[in-house]
Amino acid sequence: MVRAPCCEKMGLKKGPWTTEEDQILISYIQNYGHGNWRALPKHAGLLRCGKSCRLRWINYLRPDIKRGNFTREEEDAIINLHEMLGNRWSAIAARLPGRTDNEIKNVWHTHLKKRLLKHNNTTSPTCSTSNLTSRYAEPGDVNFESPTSHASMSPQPSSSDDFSSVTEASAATGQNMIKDEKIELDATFLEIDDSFWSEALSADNSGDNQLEFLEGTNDQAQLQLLLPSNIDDGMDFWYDLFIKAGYGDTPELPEF
DNA sequence: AAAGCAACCAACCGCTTTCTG
DNA sequence: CCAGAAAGCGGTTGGTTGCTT
Repeated sequence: MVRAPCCEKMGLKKGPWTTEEDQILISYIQNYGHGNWRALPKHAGLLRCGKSCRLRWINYLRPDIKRGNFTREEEDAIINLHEMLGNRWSAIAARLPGRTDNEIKNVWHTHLKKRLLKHNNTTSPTCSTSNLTSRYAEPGDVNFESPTSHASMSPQPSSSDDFSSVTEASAATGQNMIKDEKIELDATFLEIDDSFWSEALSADNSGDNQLEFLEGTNDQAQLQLLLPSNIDDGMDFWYDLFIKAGYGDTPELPEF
């Protein structure tokens, strides 16, 4: 099958959007929604391809977009989430309300990657990335320490270049790397409410995930996950569950 | 003042995934 | 189940801005 490029049609405009185009797009979507992106520009009277309209809306015009610089907390969350999810920018963005995947990707490439490399240069070669993210995690953060950081499944970098290559490789193969691994979430005791356990039990009954107590009670527990082979959905499930449980609230954090 | 450079970010490209008939 | 269309996604590019020399 040969697919025509989306902007192949002559006469379709490319490049930066004007405020007039923005207004047309905003008012059209406010009135009619965006059920069909490809048809939208034609109906709205825009000389753009649907793809361009969609991108403009998602990355810039949506009313729930949070403009302005990223806070330290948001940057920390990105670092932690990237360690866990790799370059899955949309998955990271889904956990940072008001931020887009494009924005997060840009921040990562322009700021955070350098910050990590710089950090790595100033610490010992055996310093793990989990230690690094622990430093950034603070009470109240939306982030939490990645399960993968406890699993000792990736080689530790010995230089900044090595670190870069390791993180890139982890991003590419991250899901495979943690399949069928037993992971201890041992950073802290979780404070857990009833809804957590009902959802966890529900997942367990389905046979997709397994959760074991290591220590603790029903409302404060140290947990161990036995991750399934088909981990893609499972990780998101557990991730959301742990966020709800406030797993990021680590009262005592290492300093360096 | 101007040239060079780096940083930033909006937008594009092309591949993959999902949806639909 | 299959093919084509549409949407989603991540990588990359190129224009703009601001800083340095």
